[in-house]
Amino acid sequence: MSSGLSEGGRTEDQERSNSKQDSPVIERRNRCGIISEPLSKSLKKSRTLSQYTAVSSATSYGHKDNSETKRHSAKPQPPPQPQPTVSALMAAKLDRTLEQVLEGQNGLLHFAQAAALLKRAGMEHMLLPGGMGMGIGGGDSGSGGSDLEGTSVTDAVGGPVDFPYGIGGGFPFNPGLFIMTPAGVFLADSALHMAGLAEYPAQSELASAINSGKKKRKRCGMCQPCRRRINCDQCSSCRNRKTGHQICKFRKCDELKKKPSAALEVMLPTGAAFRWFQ
DNA sequence: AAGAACGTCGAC
DNA sequence: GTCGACGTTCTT
Repeated sequence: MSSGLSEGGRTEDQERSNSKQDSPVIERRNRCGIISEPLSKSLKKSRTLSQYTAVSSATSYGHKDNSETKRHSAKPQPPPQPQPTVSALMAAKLDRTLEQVLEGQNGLLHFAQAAALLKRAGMEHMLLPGGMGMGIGGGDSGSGGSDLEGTSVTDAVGGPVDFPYGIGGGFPFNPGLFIMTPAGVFLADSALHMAGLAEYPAQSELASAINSGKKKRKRCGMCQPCRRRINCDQCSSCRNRKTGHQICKFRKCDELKKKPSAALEVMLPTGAAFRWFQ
């Protein structure tokens, strides 16, 4: 829940302020403003990485993970009856609609259609007010804003440059819900879960298309790890930075942790490559 | 399977 | 050219 997130954020903040008080450790920043600082307490006591991401998805996306339910209940709860919620019903409709779309588009979900479908699924929370605003991060900032480490959403996402959707040319959706690949723009599986499309069969077919692109994927910039701006300096990635060439484990993008197969392609109408980060 | 090391790409 | 970071391969 949000309490978990705020707790994590508060712990970090407290940790930082404590460290400033207790020791004259000069905070090290790289040229991107990433702080390389030990997070001893938060690392020892804080959530595990999986917990971290679970809380992240639950709060940032309004999506409640099953694992969280498990954590909260010592006894095995009765199997989670899938409530026929409005969103579930919408997802069912959406599935049919999407199928029709995909049939006509050779398996590729046109971005504009994906946008329309997501809207129709009642997923306004995926929209960013003003086209490119503080939608997700703003709602989050009250409880988990401290985790932002001073990063604004626009900061993380970049400008609404060459994308034709949204007010003022801004991109109206949370960029973290999409994956950019050389093969096109893909709908991240987090978005698919939200839309009830996670098991959509076209994914497997699209996997090859994604994998055919050898270009590096980029961090989504929206997930909790992406928004973190502090290197823990304690994980193996931090310790072995010189040889490992890996980002801090706590800053590793959730989407990049997943295999690049769980996504549904959304082609831009122009066919041009759209980049979140300019 | 997980972690470490290396090669390489991309931004600056 | 340097540095951060992703992808792949190797090691444990």
